[in-house]
Amino acid sequence: MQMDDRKWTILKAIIKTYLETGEPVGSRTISKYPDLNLSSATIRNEMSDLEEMGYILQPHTSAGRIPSDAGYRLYVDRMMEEKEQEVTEIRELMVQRQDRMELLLKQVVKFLAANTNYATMITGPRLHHTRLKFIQLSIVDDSQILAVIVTETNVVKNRMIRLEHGLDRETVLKLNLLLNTNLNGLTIEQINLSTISKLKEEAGIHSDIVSQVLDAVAEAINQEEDVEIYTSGATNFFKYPELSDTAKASELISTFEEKHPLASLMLPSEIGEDGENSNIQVYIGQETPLDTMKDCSVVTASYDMGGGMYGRVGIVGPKRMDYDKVIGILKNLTQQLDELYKK
Amino acid sequence: MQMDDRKWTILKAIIKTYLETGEPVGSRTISKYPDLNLSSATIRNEMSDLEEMGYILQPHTSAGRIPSDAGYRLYVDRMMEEKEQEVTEIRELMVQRQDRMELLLKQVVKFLAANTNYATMITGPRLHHTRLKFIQLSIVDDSQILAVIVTETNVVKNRMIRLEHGLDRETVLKLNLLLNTNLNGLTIEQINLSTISKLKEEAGIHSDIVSQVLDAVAEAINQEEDVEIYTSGATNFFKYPELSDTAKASELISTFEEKHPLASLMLPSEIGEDGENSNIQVYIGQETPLDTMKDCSVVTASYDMGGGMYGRVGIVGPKRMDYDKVIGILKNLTQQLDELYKK
DNA sequence: TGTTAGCACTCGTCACATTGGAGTGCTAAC
DNA sequence: GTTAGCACTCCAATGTGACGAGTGCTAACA
Repeated sequence: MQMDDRKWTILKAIIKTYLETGEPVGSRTISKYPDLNLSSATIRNEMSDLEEMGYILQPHTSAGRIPSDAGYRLYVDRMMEEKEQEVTEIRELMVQRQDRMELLLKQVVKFLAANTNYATMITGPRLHHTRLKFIQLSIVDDSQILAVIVTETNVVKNRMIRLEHGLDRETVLKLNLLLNTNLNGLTIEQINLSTISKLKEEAGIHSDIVSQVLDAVAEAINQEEDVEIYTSGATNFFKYPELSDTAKASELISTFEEKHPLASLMLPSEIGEDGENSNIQVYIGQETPLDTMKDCSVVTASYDMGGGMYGRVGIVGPKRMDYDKVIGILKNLTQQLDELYKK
Repeated sequence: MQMDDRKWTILKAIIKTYLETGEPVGSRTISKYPDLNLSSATIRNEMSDLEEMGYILQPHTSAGRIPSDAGYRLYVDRMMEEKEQEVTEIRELMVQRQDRMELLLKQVVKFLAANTNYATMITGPRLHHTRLKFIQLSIVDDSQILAVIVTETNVVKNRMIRLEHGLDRETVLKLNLLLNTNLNGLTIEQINLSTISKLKEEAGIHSDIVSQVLDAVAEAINQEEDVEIYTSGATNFFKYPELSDTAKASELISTFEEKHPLASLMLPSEIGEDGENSNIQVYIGQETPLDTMKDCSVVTASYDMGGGMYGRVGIVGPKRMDYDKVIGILKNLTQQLDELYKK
């Protein structure tokens, strides 16, 4: 069977009306569609074909049709080819308080959730390939030293280091100098065991305590592996009857509360084959890696703020999601994020 | 009408069975209760009295009785008098990673949620009355200075300060000395406008830039007003049919997602009149300050880790909550928290 | 050959009546 | 004061039938 132009128009019409209403759509409804000028009977024949081809299906014998996963997939794929998204302005949002990454990300997901009526999520930026700007050790008290680490992108991390014996001011000063002359400008990955052991040699004196401190610093630098995930709008699931029965809603919202499982939806994007659009990833129904979301669709996009700070942002909603709008918004948002730190 | 001993036993029996089943309880059920040896007819008479007194009510004419808010209230009040809670061990939980407050709190709410099957929340400790341990300014680049502030309780805060003109090393060193000699040992409240303006005078030179820096530091110190709230187990609401219809569940879970509204449930405890127990606060049904929770009960308890770090932890569940157990666990938990930092 | 009108058929939904049982209140007897 | 018995109430579960939306098929039409 061939997918001709008329079938495609009908399929689009079915999907669009289903997106709006959430209810199976019948042949008569489609026959009223302006672009088409066919009787319901003809539509029925075409629908029958489309069903055979696997793009739509019937919940029960005498109901209308709803799109299948394959139908959505076709729709989304053609959509992304056709569309080159116009850029609307979301920037005002960004301007407030750039200084604290966490707040920014929370604002972003909240904004997204409010504007799409779906559940949203974002991963904090990974710090790979980020260079160190400086490190500062300070004496807190007899048994504790505070390490403050600042990256090129102004992300600040603290680490309290407990020691059995205190260190005197001089040693700390020396260590600061040592750390800064040797590590500044290096990326996180470049600071590994061998770098550290070289430092240890160079330090020489007090080698036991010093190496304790250095180990702690190295650990703090590399610790960033557990990426934070921020979410918002989990209760939006209730807006879609097909997801809001107790069992499903409970599972979905739990997943959003736990946050960790979401990581599997937000893996670093696959290698972009065709440049531009490849950073948008769409999972439809069964395609999603999370079992809880087999009745949902997931759209994610990656952002890259430069300086090695990159992450993913995404939304989760019913399969009858307004893909068009969602993809548009995500593209736009990531573009804004990309430019944010380049200024 | 007098509340005699038999009425009290019957009321307790009604509440307990209702807590378990969630369904109106009839006279026959109660008549089987081991402590009582009465026929269902007698129970009915007593129930009729209890209803007149306002402690129980009938959802409809031919249904069993359920406890009213007043009934729960009486139950809880007597409960808290009677009970002196035995201390079970939750401590292992605490031992892992004390160093990061945030992780600890997240663990605590998760633990609570898992053990009670209710939704749980905790406020991060306020920093009032906490003394400063030290402040460290560092030059990040031409236009930025990083302020690191450490409190007596080892809570660390960073603040990036942007300036139009850079500062030279010497000035920063002087400022560090100035800040540390004047502010160390003071509590957060003691550092107010007048303290700062005194500092500004003392600094003298460069007064415009210096005052910018000082203002930023003061702001960072006092900024702690927006207390973080951590939550867990919001989806536990689904476990109770009376809360899991779409509208109610959606509202409740939204409230838990937003977090801010919960603050009104976690206000600093009222002045303890009778010492020991007064830190437990129970809201039943309409009593709670949040409208969304008028079908719930809320139990909160305060913890005080010493050094001015205190906060509240609480749980939210259906009115038929296992008050006995919950109060026990909360008492125990807060006791553990109280002792945690005293070691 | 493609399109359309018509018709019988399917099946879920809604309104309504029916029934069973749990629970009550009241009364009379112990 | 306690209890057994009985009539009564009302919810919840179940069944029934009408309705309507939607289909597939067939036959007629352009």
